[in-house]
Amino acid sequence: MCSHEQRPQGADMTSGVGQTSHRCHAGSSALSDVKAETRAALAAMCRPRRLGAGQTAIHEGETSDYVGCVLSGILRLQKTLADGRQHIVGLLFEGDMFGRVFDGASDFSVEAATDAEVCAFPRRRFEELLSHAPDLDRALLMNILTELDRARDWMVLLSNRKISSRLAGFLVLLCSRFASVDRLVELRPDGFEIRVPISRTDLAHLLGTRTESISRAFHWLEDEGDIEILGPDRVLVRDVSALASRTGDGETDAIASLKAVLASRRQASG
Amino acid sequence: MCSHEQRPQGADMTSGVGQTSHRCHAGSSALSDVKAETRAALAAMCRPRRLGAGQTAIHEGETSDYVGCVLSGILRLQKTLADGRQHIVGLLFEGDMFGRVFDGASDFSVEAATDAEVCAFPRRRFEELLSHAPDLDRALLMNILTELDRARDWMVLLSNRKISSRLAGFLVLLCSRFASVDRLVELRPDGFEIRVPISRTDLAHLLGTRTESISRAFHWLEDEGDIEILGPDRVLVRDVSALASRTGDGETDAIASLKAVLASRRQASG
DNA sequence: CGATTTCGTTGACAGCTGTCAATGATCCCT
DNA sequence: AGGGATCATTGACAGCTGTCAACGAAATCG
Repeated sequence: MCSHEQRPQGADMTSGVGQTSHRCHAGSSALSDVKAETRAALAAMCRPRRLGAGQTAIHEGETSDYVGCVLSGILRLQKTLADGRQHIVGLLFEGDMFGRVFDGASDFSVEAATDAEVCAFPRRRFEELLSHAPDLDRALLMNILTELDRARDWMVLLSNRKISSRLAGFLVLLCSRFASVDRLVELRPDGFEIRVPISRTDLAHLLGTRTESISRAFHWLEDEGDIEILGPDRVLVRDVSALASRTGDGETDAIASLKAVLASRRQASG
Repeated sequence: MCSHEQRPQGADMTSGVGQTSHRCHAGSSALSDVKAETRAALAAMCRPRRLGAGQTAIHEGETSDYVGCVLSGILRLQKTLADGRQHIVGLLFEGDMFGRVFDGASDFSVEAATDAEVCAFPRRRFEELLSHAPDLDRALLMNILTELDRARDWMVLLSNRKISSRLAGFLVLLCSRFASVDRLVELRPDGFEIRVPISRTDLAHLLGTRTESISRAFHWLEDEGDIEILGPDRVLVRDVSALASRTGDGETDAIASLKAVLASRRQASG
């Protein structure tokens, strides 16, 4: 029920709900820690929705009637300034939640950066469930704390003046998020290949610059030997450590664990 | 108990706790909505602490043993990069909370930007109380949501390339936070005076630049007629709207309500 | 009161980015 | 396959900031 995708004919509601529950909490979802009972309640109130690239899920300044969870694709959290400039303050990947509970309108709009599927929970019913399910309440709190940390890490990244440093940081972040999912990172003898899932324009709005500078930063990193540009959305990462060092934050624990994950995957695949 | 300040002789524990409770929730505190009963429990576990300017409350990467609430002064939330650069991701004012509940270490350190007093709640006992006091849990959730919004608004502010635009945004933000507190904003015939509560160095780290650029930005805004520099930490704001328009976000609701507050205060004082 | 240190300010110059303009590449639709 | 639209890239130039250096002001300490 949580997805508009075709299901085998004859699937009854129960199996439908089970599938929803599974999909809503796949991977590193914010809701993966809640009890089965709570998950069932969530699945029951879940309204599936498919968004085309560019479509708006929540309008800026509007009080949304639902809370959402990303099933597939990428959403962007953004603000349009009075002078027409746009700025993206965050990306939402599979398993991320969005929308606000209890209080009013969000100052940011949520739009699909790619074709996407989301799971929509009616806000009132979600809040009702929150009051009776401490595990969900706890999970939501942890989720928001994580978001807050990510936002602050992102600020530090944006404090880099050179655009190539910001781009390097973004690529490292992409690697960290994608490393554990097979289909998103392809190992190669001379590094590993990732997909840059958003357009140059979105990348520019995300990194606080323009597409021209994004282009220059990509090719500068290629000249330095850190990456190789395989296509507009395909990048071969040759040296993660080098990329990380360009952000000024050097070899962190996150980088170390990323390299460990990739090494173990490389070993597993021969 | 929550403050080291002198109390009238003979005050017993009860009045002490009452005072603590009062001080911890003064102004627009994050905890102002919790029940009296919960407030009493908080007051009972409160450990007062006084911090000198520059002193560290929570070290980067360290799991803190307590959750804190600012009583007076200003704390900065910051990160030191491997290359030595420092970046401030947020300021904590009176009534703001800091420290993490439930999960591990914070990647940011919390330091006193000015002399400050904080209220420290032992983390375990605070978490225990959270589980039994839904009102506190709710208040904390709302508080963190507010912090998340502030962080994202701050990101938008930092997307301004001109330092003078960022500084203008910061001054407007200061006005918004201080407007309702008499001692922090002094009305004058040609505008209103505010105190810039942190040094040029901190301002530079906060706005992602250097002290020289901060200085230039201040004097540029003065040349434009938006402000007048009365002293290193005293600024006369002549035209809030002009300042706001320089951030690219124009005349928002926040600006309108700020002007309304100042107008009513001006009327009240004659 | 004077010396020292810290802080804020100002100037000169190099480096990077924003802007404008033009070109090349790719995708989509017919 | 052709044509149009969108996207990515590259070049030239101006503007702003970072850096280095020097100066002035204010606070601190003896």
